[in-house]
Amino acid sequence: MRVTIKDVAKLANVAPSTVSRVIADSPRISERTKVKVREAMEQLGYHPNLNARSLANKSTQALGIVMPSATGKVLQNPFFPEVIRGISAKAYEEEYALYLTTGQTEEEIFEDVVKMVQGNRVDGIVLLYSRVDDQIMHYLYEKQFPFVVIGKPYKYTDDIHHVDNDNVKAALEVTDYLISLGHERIGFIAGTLDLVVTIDRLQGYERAMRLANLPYRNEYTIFQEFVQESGKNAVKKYLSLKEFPTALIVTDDIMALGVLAALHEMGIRVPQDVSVISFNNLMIADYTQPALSSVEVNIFDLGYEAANCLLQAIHHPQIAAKQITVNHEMILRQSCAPLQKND
Amino acid sequence: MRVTIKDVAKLANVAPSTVSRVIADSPRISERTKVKVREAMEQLGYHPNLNARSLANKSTQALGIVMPSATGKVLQNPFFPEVIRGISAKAYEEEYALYLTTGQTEEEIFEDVVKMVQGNRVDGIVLLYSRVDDQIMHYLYEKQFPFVVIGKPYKYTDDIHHVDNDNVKAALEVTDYLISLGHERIGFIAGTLDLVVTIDRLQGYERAMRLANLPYRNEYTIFQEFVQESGKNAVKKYLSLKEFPTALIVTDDIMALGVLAALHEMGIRVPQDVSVISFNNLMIADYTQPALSSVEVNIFDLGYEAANCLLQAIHHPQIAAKQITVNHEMILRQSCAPLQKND
DNA sequence: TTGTACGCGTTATCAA
DNA sequence: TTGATAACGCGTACAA
Repeated sequence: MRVTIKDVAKLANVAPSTVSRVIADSPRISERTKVKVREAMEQLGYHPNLNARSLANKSTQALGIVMPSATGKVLQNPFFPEVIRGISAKAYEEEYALYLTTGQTEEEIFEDVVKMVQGNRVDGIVLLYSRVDDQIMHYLYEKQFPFVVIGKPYKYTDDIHHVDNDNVKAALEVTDYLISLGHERIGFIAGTLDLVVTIDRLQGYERAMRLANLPYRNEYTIFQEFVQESGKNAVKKYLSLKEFPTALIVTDDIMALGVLAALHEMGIRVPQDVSVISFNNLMIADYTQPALSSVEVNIFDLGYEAANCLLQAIHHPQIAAKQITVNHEMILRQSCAPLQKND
Repeated sequence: MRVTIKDVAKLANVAPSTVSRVIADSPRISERTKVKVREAMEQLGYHPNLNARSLANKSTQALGIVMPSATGKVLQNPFFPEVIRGISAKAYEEEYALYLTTGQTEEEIFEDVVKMVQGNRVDGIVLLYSRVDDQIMHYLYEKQFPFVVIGKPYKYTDDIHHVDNDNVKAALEVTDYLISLGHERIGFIAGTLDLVVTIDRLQGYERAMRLANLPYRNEYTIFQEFVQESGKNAVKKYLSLKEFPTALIVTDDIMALGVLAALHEMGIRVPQDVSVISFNNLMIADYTQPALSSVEVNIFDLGYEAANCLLQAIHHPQIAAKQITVNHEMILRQSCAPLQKND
């Protein structure tokens, strides 16, 4: 049988409630009994039953993590382990555990979340993505359950805790940078349009083009999933156009990897023939050939800040929704070059 | 206030215990009351409190996942999300949730595990690595707590559930393959020596060399962490030798990425000057230049089988320790070539 | 400063 | 087939 608070109480010659107070380090217990009780705990190898505690407490000391529904290999993107590492770091500081959903489809994940929430498994939830009209976000919002979004909520933006980069600005800067190198035919390879991050970055790109009085061409914007194949596909589409872009903005390093591979295959040189710049600055960016210029978005910090924000929301339920912006920074490597005028 | 089993009972005009039986779909409850109770549950939006259930049940319907202590960027290796996806898939089938440790150092993680176990948070644990003399494994073993190791336990191998590839054989095959291409100076870039997987693969390599009557050179084996920098370092070390190897076996794709980058930088061509083959067949293997030959180890299956094994161990505590071997397969791409005799 | 008694929301045992 | 009632292990008023 497992050792309970009662066993400790018996051994220490005190009441169970006293033991409970010692665990909570209540100030109204004498040092002497504290020592006595702690010795008994030590001796018996006592550990509190967290379920019993949760039940009495109505608090679980656990956070739920919701990943996007994983169609295919999206989750192999190192983005996710890295955010989770950030969340983990903060959670550890405050002695919170982490809970993962196991569903694959959107519907399954939704059920997982409901179970987590209504089943009292977690005190709060981190959403690792922000999609347009997301059922799960909507549910949490309606339920007024503590949660934080990594990314920017599409609706009720000001009423929902969220942590994000300034993606509009980041995309604008990236585009400006390419323009400053002399590029005018700039392609934009984005994620799927249901993700808010896609919408934001696209907006930054468009704005920069407009400000520079460059034409916005519909056929230069391509929406794809965050996997390598997407990069390949995008390159193929560009090849079918009359004019291939001279520079490409890719919204994820993993996709960019596919782009580089496809270009290499076609004998299109980077950066001589086409410049490429992407987002996230994953570790691989340093190891592609040529090394990939990429926007550092501080993934770890996104996770850390999200957890931080969520914990505050849990401790102070009435707090106003926070919007935290994590810094970004262009990391320039070898994949971009001034436009070569060779006509 | 949350809606409990009592509220449902009241609305349905039955006793709480009856509601409980309906939830468990007990066969000794009339269809009529079942329907009645279910309607009440529906109407009130009832969801069971999982903590209360766990308390009464002594079962949590949750599995714990223990990752290796993350010094630096090791966890950015897509290996981890992929195993977890496998575990997730099986866990979902049996309606188990997943718990993550949040500690960073080995000591912290150990505490996490103790808390998980003694705190009754999980019914079993998956260890995502196998290290020599691992404190956590030792603890679980002593405690007789249900757990499964992904990898091969160093001690008590036959007494511990584990899921692994046949790494000795895999490394032997890889080495044989290179030998068959005419290579004799074959370098081996391994993980750290405290990991059992390193020991096994090294053994396969050595055996193949011996069987082929090729000399085993100490300076050709390099131990490193599973990150890209390691690949770079390894190449540097080889360069300091009198004879650079003509082929390299790398025990992880991420390290191989670093190797390829370093070789490229040095102007050493792959596969003309040196052949490279590695392990894990991550998605990136397809997108390096040249595309990387790699051993598919079926990471997803490792996770899936581990969860499967663990769940059986949980349901049948007295079952004998299982050892499951997951298939591997060499995937040949462009990074290996016959030895060029150019002297 | 400490002990008593009850509640947290379930499941399980024993009657009916 | 169903209903009381007692656990499960802990926290916390309230009392002492």
